[in-house]
Amino acid sequence: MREKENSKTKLIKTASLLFQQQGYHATGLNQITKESGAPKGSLYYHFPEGKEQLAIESVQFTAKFVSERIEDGLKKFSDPIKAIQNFIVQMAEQFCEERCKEGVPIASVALETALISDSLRQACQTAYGNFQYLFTEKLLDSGYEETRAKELGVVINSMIEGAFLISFTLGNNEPLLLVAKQIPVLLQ
Amino acid sequence: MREKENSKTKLIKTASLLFQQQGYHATGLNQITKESGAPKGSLYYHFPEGKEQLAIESVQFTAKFVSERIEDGLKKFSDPIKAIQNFIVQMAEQFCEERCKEGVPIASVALETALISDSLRQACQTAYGNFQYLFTEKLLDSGYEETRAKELGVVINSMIEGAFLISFTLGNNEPLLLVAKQIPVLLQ
DNA sequence: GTCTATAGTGGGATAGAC
DNA sequence: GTCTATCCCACTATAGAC
Repeated sequence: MREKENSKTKLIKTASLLFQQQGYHATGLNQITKESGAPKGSLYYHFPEGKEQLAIESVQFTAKFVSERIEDGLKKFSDPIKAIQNFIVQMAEQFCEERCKEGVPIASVALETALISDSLRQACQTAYGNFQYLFTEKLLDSGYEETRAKELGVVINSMIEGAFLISFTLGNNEPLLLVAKQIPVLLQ
Repeated sequence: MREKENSKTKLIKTASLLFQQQGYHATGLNQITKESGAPKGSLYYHFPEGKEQLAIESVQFTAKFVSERIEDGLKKFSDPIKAIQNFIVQMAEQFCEERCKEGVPIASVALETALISDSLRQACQTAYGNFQYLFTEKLLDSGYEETRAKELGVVINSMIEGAFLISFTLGNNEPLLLVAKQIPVLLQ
């Protein structure tokens, strides 16, 4: 049943990648329809509100994809320190292979649109909220006190996002690896 | 002598703010000349290579401004934990007043242009390098071992950038404050 | 559901007068 | 150093046929 991938899905997948690589304003609807292989005429049928709506659904798609990666990564070790550390190292390794040409999930869209589209800003806010919630849950399950688990969820998410931004700018995964290295200090 | 602010300086200052608020691609040269008050005809005289050159010099201007803030902030306490913590809290407080409408320094330009302009990417790389160098220097002066000081400089810079990004998206300085709160744990 | 054509706007950049 | 006019291009969005 995965065989039949409809135009809407193709548009969202392609847009997600292009928004990540190039940002929101640099990515045109022409490029999205062309690279997706979806029929040119179908965009405004599936997304009657145009580019903004497509971007919102793309952010949600990316957020779901990233959330699943976080969830799977954190399952690999019961110890939260090992689990989170391993997850970040895994991200860093993928970064060298693919991600350094794929940009940073959501970040560019968030920065470009936070002041001009509140609905798009909220989509990004929800995405970040989900990410930190997953880290917080892992810490709660491991017996961390609730307030501390919530605070650390925010901080871990911030560290990873920042390290992604710097790594992408440098074209080099060192910041991600160094953040991973400090996780035991932070979580002790 | 500060009285006579020439057109070039006005263009760079205005461009720096607009690139921060709106990003690189959303900011037009018309808007920059108009809001700067500089003569419309002067842009390509001062920046013969066009928008890219203006952006590079704007990134350098912003980087210098931010570096001075970091330097001044870190001087206020000899204890590096107090100094860095106080600096981040100060950033967080300014964020509520002004910065939440000013965007995140450099970040949007870095994300939007890293893959399409290597010279602009390098300007952002240099800026981030300067920031982390200032944190590393503070730690070295306080007796931290060299390797650890360098690693922590990268990590502190990443944390702050990430917290800025999330704070900006949320319209709320909580992530910055929580990062500040964890500094003693990280630096102990 | 899809397609084509096009309206309408704004972008970056250049030429040449002053 | 500055100004104006202009070129060409890309964009978003809409209308209307199929």
